[in-house]
Amino acid sequence: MNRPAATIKQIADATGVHPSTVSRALDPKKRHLVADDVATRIATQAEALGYRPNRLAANLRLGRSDLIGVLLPDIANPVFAPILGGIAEALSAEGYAPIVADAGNSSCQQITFVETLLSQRVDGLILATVSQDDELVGFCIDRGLPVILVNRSEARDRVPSVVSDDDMGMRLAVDHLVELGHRRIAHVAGPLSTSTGALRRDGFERAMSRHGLIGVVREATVYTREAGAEAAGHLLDGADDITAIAAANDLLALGVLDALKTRGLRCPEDVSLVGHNDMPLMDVVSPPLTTVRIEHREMGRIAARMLAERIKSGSAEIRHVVLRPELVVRGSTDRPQPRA
Amino acid sequence: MNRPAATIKQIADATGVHPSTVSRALDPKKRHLVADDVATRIATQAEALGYRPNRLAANLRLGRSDLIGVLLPDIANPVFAPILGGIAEALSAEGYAPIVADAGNSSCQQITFVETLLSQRVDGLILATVSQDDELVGFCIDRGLPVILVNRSEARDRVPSVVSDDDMGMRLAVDHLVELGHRRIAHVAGPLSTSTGALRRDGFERAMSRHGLIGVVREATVYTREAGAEAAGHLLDGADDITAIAAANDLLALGVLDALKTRGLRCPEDVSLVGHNDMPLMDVVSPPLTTVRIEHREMGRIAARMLAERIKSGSAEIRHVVLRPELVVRGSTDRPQPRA
DNA sequence: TGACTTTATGCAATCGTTTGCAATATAGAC
DNA sequence: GTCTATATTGCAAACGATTGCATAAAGTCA
Repeated sequence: MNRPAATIKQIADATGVHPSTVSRALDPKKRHLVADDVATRIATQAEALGYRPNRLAANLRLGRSDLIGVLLPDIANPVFAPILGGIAEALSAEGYAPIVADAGNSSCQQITFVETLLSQRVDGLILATVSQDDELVGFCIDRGLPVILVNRSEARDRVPSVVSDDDMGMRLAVDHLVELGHRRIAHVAGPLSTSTGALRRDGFERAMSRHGLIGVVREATVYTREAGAEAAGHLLDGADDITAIAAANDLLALGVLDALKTRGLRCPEDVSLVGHNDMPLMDVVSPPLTTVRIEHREMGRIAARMLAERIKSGSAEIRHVVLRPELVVRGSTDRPQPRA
Repeated sequence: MNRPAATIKQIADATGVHPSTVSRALDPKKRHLVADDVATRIATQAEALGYRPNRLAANLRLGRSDLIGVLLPDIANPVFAPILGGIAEALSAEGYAPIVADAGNSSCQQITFVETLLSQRVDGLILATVSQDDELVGFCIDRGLPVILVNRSEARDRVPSVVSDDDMGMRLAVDHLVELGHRRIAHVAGPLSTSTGALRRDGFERAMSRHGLIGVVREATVYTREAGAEAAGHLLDGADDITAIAAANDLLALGVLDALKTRGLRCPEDVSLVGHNDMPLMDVVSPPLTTVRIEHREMGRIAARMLAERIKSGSAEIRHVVLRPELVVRGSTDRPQPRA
């Protein structure tokens, strides 16, 4: 087949009317401007020719693209899959399509990606990449590009965001451990340059002090298993009376598990462990991970809808949506056992 | 700031030349057509105005979009994250941007998505969704849209594809089990409407008969843990002398694990288990899963590059790339133990 | 100096839609 | 039968870039 894609002009010629009439007849909102019989003739002709409007052309005229850029720091990190899923779902419902970019963590590389997206004339941007004080955000604001942050927020209040309540998440984790009887609790923090790293650390300390406890904290410089193992190693080697660890993230928690294993420590018998995110498959690891569940898919959906709304209304209101996390108790936490 | 995006015309006015000269000066390939001093004046002016070419406009003229549609059956399935990562990486290197659509498994819903992509005028399509005989493929061919299949292929030879060698994968799995001493081996097949389901089943049977063995096969109707558990349940309840199971996919294998657990059977002591894909985190489940590793990221990269090549050259050659899988032996397989 | 090539630039059409304005026709009012 | 309101439609200019063709200026050579 491979017909060369029908245009409005061809329909116009075939029906003997002017292109502008065709355009109006095919636009539901302008449909009433053209006579009924003409409109139906146009409609059937369009159908016959297999007409698909060329949005490139329309959008050039209208100054839009119906495209939204989605910047992820690391597509391979399992938490981003559900976020992206939610974004894709909600965007397509709003008539937008997501362009995804796996932009890494470096600000400069991210800006390169955004420049490409800018030349594609994306209508807006969803950032899952930001650090606490991110160059990229300013870059987008300068260019008047509607932006929304998802999963991570920034310290300054410049753009809307959809995140989880990190403080509450850590409180759930700590309260659970304390309730089980733990007192010597450590925290493997995420990179403190990210909001999740910093806010969860703060949340940990706040929750601990609420119980009159002081916890040890060790920062992992990236959200990876290896970094988690290394941080946990320092923690365990530095103080051997730690009975529980709360990690800032499941990937870090898996690293903690590795560190425990190499030291011959059992989880939860010797050390209890709580993760954060409840990313896919956390129920099948050994032991099944107790963790703080975040509705990532919903997070993506909300962010996409807010951005679409923002673009359509042109509003500049800076709204922050904070989702309530939930503790999921599985096998990696137990009461502290007297050591042999 | 929010300057309203500089255009070629503004640069032309500012430098006192014609827009066409600006266009030429800014295009590396046409750069030699304009005098050096003029070109540098234009370049600095463009820089000063923060000019970003409007690809919408250029592409309208050029009849392209630099956009590639990527259709996934299920973004939440962890195998697709690395594939998508590879695609995104390679596409951006080729100057394309991926539009991802989480299109589900229904052919009709997928076609709806493709129609949207078509109206965005995507230059090509990467399909990770196809079934053995897929309507969608014909649909795209009819419209002359360059297409490439990734991960799953179709029975007919209509379009290029990048897949893993499913036959070899199953041979690796079966040979490993036989070598350990297993004789009563069963297979939990994936949906036979997908190439991976059908070819891996065939591969299983071929590998078994090569050893003079006949295996039991049970099909799971979808690639999910639940379906895997159900299929394994039938297998285990039907014949209690099975000592090993090869699953068509890791998700199914996890389901098998569930089924074993509910029946009080241990893995690998009572039943050995081999998965397929080596998706993320398969080394931390309990027991760590022996599985057939597929380089998904590389698969995505190759597919993206092939599609880009195909679009640029306009060639219609139908090439099939088959990647060699690799067996990863972990803790879920062992020699068969005499049952108590 | 005249004929001829080379180099640098401008002109204008084009890609496919959308939309303000103008033009025509038809109906309704008196 | 004239006049105004209303309903349809056409016209043409956008949107921002690209490019074949024409043109003008400069350089080459005898």
